[in-house]
Amino acid sequence: MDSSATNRPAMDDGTADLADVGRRLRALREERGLSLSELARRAGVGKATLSGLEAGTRNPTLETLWAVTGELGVPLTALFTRPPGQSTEPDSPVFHGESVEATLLRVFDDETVTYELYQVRFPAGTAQTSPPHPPGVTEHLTVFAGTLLAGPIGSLREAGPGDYVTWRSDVPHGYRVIGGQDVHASLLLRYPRR
Amino acid sequence: MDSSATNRPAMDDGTADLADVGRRLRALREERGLSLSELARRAGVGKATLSGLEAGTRNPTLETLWAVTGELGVPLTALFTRPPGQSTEPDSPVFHGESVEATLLRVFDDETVTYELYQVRFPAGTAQTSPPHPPGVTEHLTVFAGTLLAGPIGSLREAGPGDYVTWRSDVPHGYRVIGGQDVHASLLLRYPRR
DNA sequence: CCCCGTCGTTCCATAAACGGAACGTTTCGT
DNA sequence: ACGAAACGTTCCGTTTATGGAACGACGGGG
Repeated sequence: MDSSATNRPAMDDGTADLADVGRRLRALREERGLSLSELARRAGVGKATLSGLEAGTRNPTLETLWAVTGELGVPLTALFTRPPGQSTEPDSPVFHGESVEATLLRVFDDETVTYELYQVRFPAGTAQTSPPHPPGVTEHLTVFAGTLLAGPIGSLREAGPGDYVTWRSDVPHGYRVIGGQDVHASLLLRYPRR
Repeated sequence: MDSSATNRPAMDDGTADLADVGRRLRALREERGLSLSELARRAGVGKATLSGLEAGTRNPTLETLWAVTGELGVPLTALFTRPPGQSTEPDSPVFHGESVEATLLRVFDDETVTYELYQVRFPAGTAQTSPPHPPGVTEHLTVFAGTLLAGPIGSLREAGPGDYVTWRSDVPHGYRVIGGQDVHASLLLRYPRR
């Protein structure tokens, strides 16, 4: 499905498959001591729906998810956010250790422009290049910890804690971590609209 | 603006309705310069599906949402974040100054330094001064929308959309909004520790 | 022991979300 | 000016998510 040429940072929103969502939902229900039947009745959904949802054999509708999470009193995000403690699989450190993690903090829509604010983490040793974005897009990186080179390929700039780097991202650009420390940074993407 | 120890991303995922999700999805698509047809093709969903989804006339399936947001490169959460200017979660750390509204997005604790990332909103016409902070504290302001003067009193600098201003805040400093537009910005506070 | 209420799963007809095709419109390049 | 391509919307047959009902399993009380 995603086999196209799109290259994007690995979004750590805990995106999982239907089975994971089902497990999380069941855990949330059982924490509250609710039976499946009772939660289904309160949320106004069928028992079959909830049963299949928790088993991971159904592909729920957004309204169904809203109904259930609303009754559980949790935001929809709770179904996709990993509970603390099992954030990463212990037996697959390679994938987590070598990919950039980006979490979308905010999206700001304006009449003429949109901003996306990410918190990103580059593990030590990371080097990644990104293809050009549409014209006019700019990136604004504020470093919190660690040091890296970032910017357009060929004119990378060094940025350490507290530093701020910006560049037009309609050309190939990338990042390379310097030193043995992970880099934490805030990345602001600016998308002007015609 | 106090530094409470709560490390909690104030991610609005309010209870939006289908029309809101559709609007947000359309905005995310258009800021990338993608046509509806192309996004549908890349994401592997029907054009009718995407059209109805953006119009708010459909009740999408979780797999459909994953396909589309995955292709857009945003977490599912991006569809549920409120547009700026709306109220935030009731228990999120929101601080109201005279007229400034600041929301703590993130706290980063390091061995030697602490960062606090805020999203702030200065209503049009706002002018406010802040007393000095402890020595070594710096402020880093990234403007999202609107224009303002910010920095130490006596050497205010102008900053418009996309601009970045920083200053040492161990002296009296302040902000003054220019023009009739509200200012949205990201404010990073850096607290070095001995 | 038996009854009865509740548990979670499975079966089923209905409603609706889905993808493909056709449509009218707009935007190009020739 | 014309034709071709791409745009977003609408129509339509197929697929599938849904809620109600029926099911067997379990457990407590009379």
